Amino acid sequence: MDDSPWLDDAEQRAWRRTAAVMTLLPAALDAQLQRDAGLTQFSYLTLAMLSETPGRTLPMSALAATVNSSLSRLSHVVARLEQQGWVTREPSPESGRVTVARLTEAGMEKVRETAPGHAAEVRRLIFDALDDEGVSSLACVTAAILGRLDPAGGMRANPLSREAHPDDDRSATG
Amino acid sequence: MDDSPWLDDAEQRAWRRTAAVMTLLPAALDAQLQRDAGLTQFSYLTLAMLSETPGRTLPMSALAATVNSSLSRLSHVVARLEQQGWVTREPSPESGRVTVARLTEAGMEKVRETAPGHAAEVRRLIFDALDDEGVSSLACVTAAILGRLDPAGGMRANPLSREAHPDDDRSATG
DNA sequence: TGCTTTGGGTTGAAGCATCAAGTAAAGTGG
DNA sequence: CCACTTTACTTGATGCTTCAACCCAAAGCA
Repeated sequence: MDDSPWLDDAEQRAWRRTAAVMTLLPAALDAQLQRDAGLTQFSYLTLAMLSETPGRTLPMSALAATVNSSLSRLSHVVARLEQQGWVTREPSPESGRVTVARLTEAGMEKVRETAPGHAAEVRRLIFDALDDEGVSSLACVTAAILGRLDPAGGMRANPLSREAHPDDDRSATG
Repeated sequence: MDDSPWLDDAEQRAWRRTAAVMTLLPAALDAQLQRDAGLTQFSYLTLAMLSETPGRTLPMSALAATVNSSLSRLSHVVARLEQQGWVTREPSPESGRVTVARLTEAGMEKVRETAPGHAAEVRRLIFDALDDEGVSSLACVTAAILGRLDPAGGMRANPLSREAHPDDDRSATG
């Protein structure tokens, strides 16, 4: 734990930049979504993940896992989304203790109209700044870091292996 | 703006991972600081930046710039830090409308005792996952992205060029 | 000198996240 | 089949962040 606590110069440089990006990038993306759609990045992601799921339906805990949040956070957010009429909650017929969240048609429409602008902003802020090599560096580095975060999550078919399922519907992700 | 809104597969993969890291990494770092020091990442950063400044003193707006925050946010946070006795605020002698924040001795002590654990966590979550090439990729990619965020901030001697000033005191950064 | 504008900073209310506690259904051991 | 635990989820309080409004000092300028 304190075997080698300090960072060398290269690491320090990398860390400071990373910290700055972690502050500014989410703020910028949130600002765009707030301005254009009145949504948080998190609530948008929640809608988007539902929109990509066959049946547009997921149990709360599955949804929580795909958006990397606690159940508590998700519960609060879905309550708000439900009030807006974008999501409904119903007890699962299969098990008395699971609640499934379902994206309504209005919610789907919201995603459809929000996605292009958000995708454009992601492109503008990230990918316009990177060449192909940059993109693959980013993928590598983030994969490596993800491996150390939430190692449990890393185990259960890491949250990214959605690449593996038929995911051609680009309507939502960005 | 909607010239090429969609992301291709490689970009999408990179983006999903980046989004996951942006969610999980700050949460993990906050958790460590909260547990071990009762601090937010942001309040720690505020203290740390003051601790690295000669005189341990900065005008509020300068401090806001170095920690990438709004003045409002900083004001609230410094109010809390002041209540804890780690910072004081005083009107600047030089200009009637400037307030300078000063790190107290107790605040300095807090930074000293908090820094090693935080640095270790940063190392564990990020740098232990990367080889030298990974570290330099990370530095490149984040620099490129930073260039597109807050371009104004990028102009005014980008927030990272602290490398340029005598910054050998590793006590605070992590 | 008086009037407006800009810059630096604070404040209060409202929204969102987090944490601790709670409910209720489904297993599990005796 | 009855207590105990675990799983799935909700709720309420608390705290942090944001946003808009505000105050005061310093320039501009007429």
